[in-house]
Amino acid sequence: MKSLHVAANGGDLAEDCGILAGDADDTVLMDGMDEVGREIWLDDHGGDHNHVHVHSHEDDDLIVHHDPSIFYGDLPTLPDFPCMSSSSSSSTSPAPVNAIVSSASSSSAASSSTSSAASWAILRSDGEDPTPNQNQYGSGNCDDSSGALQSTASMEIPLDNSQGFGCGEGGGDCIDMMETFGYMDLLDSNEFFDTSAIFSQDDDTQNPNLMDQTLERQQDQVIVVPMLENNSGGDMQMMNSSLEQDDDLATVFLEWLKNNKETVSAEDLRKVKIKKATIESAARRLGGGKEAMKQLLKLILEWVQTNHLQRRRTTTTTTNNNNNNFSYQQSFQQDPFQNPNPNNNNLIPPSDQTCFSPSTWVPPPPPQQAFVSDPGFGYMPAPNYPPPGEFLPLLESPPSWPPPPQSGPMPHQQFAMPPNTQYNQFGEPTGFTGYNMNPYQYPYVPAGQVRDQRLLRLCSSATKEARKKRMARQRRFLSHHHRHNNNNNNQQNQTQIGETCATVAPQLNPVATTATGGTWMYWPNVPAAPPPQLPPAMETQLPTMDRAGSVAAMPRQQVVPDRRQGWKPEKNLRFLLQKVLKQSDVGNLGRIVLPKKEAETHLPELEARDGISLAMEDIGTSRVWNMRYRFWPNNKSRMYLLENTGDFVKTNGLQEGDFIVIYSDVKCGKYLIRGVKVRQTTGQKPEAPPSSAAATKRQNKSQRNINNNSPSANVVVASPTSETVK
DNA sequence: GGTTCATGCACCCCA
DNA sequence: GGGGTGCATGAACCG
Repeated sequence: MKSLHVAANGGDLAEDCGILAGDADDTVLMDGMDEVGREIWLDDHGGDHNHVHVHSHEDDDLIVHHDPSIFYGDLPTLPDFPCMSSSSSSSTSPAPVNAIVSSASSSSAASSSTSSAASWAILRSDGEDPTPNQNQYGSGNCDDSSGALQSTASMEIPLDNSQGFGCGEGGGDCIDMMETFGYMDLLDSNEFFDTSAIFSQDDDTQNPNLMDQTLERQQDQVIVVPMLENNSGGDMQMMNSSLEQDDDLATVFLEWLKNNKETVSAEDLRKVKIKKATIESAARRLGGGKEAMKQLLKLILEWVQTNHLQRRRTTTTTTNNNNNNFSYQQSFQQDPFQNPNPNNNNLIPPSDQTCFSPSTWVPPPPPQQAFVSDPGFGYMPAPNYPPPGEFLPLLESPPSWPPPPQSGPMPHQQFAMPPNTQYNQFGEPTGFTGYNMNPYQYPYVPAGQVRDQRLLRLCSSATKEARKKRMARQRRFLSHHHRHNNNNNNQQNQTQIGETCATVAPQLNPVATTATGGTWMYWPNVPAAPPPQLPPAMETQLPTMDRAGSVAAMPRQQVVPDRRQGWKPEKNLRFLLQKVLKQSDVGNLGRIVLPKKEAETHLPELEARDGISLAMEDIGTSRVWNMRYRFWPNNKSRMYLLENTGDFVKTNGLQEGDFIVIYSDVKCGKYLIRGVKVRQTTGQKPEAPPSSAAATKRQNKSQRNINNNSPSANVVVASPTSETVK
C-alpha cells in the first residue's frame, strides 16, 4: 500500500486559507513559504523520530524538519512524537493520534500506514481522493481557531525551538516531510529502496563516496524509471518525465536521490523543513490523492535541489562556507520562494489569469529548461535559478487582453507567453541560450489537465499579513540597498520595488530589475557616441542598437519614467528586443528577421522550425496581431523570424530604417509590439526601396553605420501614434 | 575563423 | 505566372 500521510495542523490557517482562496496577490503557494519561504531545511535533530518536522519559523520561515531517522533502518513509530500533543490544540477536530509504525521494512510501514490512514489528514496515494472534510481540513474554513487542520495529529513533530524556529507558530504541528514521503512509498515498496542504506549515518552522508556507493548499491535493487536514467537531461526534465511515467512515489524519491546524490547530501536533506499545514494544503490543492502527493513530492524535491544548489552557489561566494547556518542564511536572502517585489507576487499561470482565453491558449510542450512556476511553492526556480526578481507579477489586474481580432481562429499551436526570467537580479540577462518555455507552464504537470488549474491556484497564497511582512522586508532590504549603493537622484526611480512597476516608454530600454530583484526598471540607452543632437528629452531615450538593430548594452542610469501622452502607465512592460527594419523586413515578404540573440533570450524557445504563434498587441493601436515566431535553419545556426508582419508594417507605415520594439507585459504575459518611425533629419529617409542590390547594400551599410556609431545622432524617433517627438 | 543577418533566389503551390 | 516559403549565400561584424 502506498499512502502518503500528510497531517494538517492548525497553524497558519489563515494563510492556508489564503492558498485555498487562491489569493492572486501572492506568489507563493505554500503559505509558510510565502511569508518567509526562505528555506527548506532538512535538519538533523538527532532524534529518533520518523516524521517530518514542519516548523514555522517565528519570522514565518518555513521549515520542514526532517528527521534523519527516516533514512535509518528502523523507523520508530510516529506516536512517539511529543509534538503530537501540539495538534491537540485542535479542539474542534477530534482526530485521534494515530501511530504509524514504520521501519526499514516497507511492509510494516505499509501496514501501519494503512491502518492509520482513516483518521489522518491523509492524502492517500492509493488513488483514493481524500476529499477534504471541511471541518477537518478547513479547505473552506479560514478560521484560524477552527482547528480544522489540526485533526492530523499523528504527524506532529515537536517544536524545535533550539533551532530557532518553532514547530508551527500557528499550531506547532510539524511533519517531517522527507519522512512522510519516504514513509509512504519508499518504505512501502517492498524494500526495493532502503533509505536507511543511503543515509545511514551522518558520517556516511558526509562521505560522498560512501554515499555514492550506497546509492549505487541500491540502484541494483531499484526499478529505475527509464527516463530517470538520463541525468543529462536535467532535473527539470526528470521531473517532467517522471510526472508522466512514474507511478511510484518511492521511485520518484529514489530517483531524485540518485540524481542528486552528488549534490545533495543527507545533511542537506535534513535541513529541509516544510510546514506541515503547507504540505497538507498543497496536497489538497493539488487535488489530493496519490497523484497530488506525487506531484507535491516532486515539487518539494525539486525545490530542495534548487535551494540546495543555490545555497551551494552562494556558499562558494562566502568565506564562511563552513557554516551551514551561515550558508543558509545566504540562501535565505536569495530564497527562491521569496518574491522581493510585492507587486510581483502573483505567479498565476495563464490558464487562470492570462489574457488569453483558455480556449485559445494551448500550453506548449514541456520546456527543457524552464522557468518553473511552482504550483506548490509559488515560485520555484528552474535549474538556471532565476532570481526572485524574475517573478512574473501576474495579473493583479483582471485580464484585459482581448482575443486577437484577426480573422480566423488562433492556431491551436503553442501560444507563447513572454519569458520573464531572463534577467538576473541585476537586470542582466542570465545568459542561458533560449527558453523552451512558457513561463506559466508547469513542467511537472501534463498540460491541459484539470489538475493544472489547481496547481496554478496554488501559486497564490498567504494573507494580507504575509504581504505586509513581505513589504516590510522589502522595504528593509531596499533601505539597505540604498545605503550600500552610491545612489544618484535616479535611484529613487529605480527602487520603487513593491510599489510600482516602471512604465515603459517606447524608446526606453529596460533593465530588468534592481539588485533587489523586484520591479522591472527601464533604462534608457545612452549612446556611447557623442550626444545626439536631439531634444534633451530624447537623448536618454533613444535606443542603442547594434548592427542587427538589437539593443546594445545600456547604462543603468537615467531612468526616465515615461508618462507621455498615449502611454499606459499601468502597464508593466518589459523590453524584450527591438529591431531596425530592413528593406526585407518591410517588403512584401511579411516577415521580419529578428536578432538572434535577443530572440533566443527573450522569446520562447522554439522546438520546431514552424515556430509558435505570438499574439502581439500593437501598443499604438491596441490591435492584436497574430504573428508567427519561427526560425529557419541557417548553416549551423538559426535565423529567427517574425512572420505575418505585413499588415502590421503597413498599418503603422513602417519603412526601412524604422524599428520595432517588442515588449512583454509582465502582468498578463502578453506580448506587445510597437512600430517606431525614424525620420532622418539630416538626410532623406528612404522613401522607396533601393532599386538595386548595390543600392541596398549601400543603404544597409549606411544604416549599420548609423546604428553602430551614433544610433540616434541623425534621427528623430516618432511613434506611429501620437507620441511623435521631434 | 566563426557568427549574425540581409536578401537573393530556387522551389512549390495555386489560380 | 505570381506569390509564398524557405534555403543558401555572402557581407559585416566580432573575438
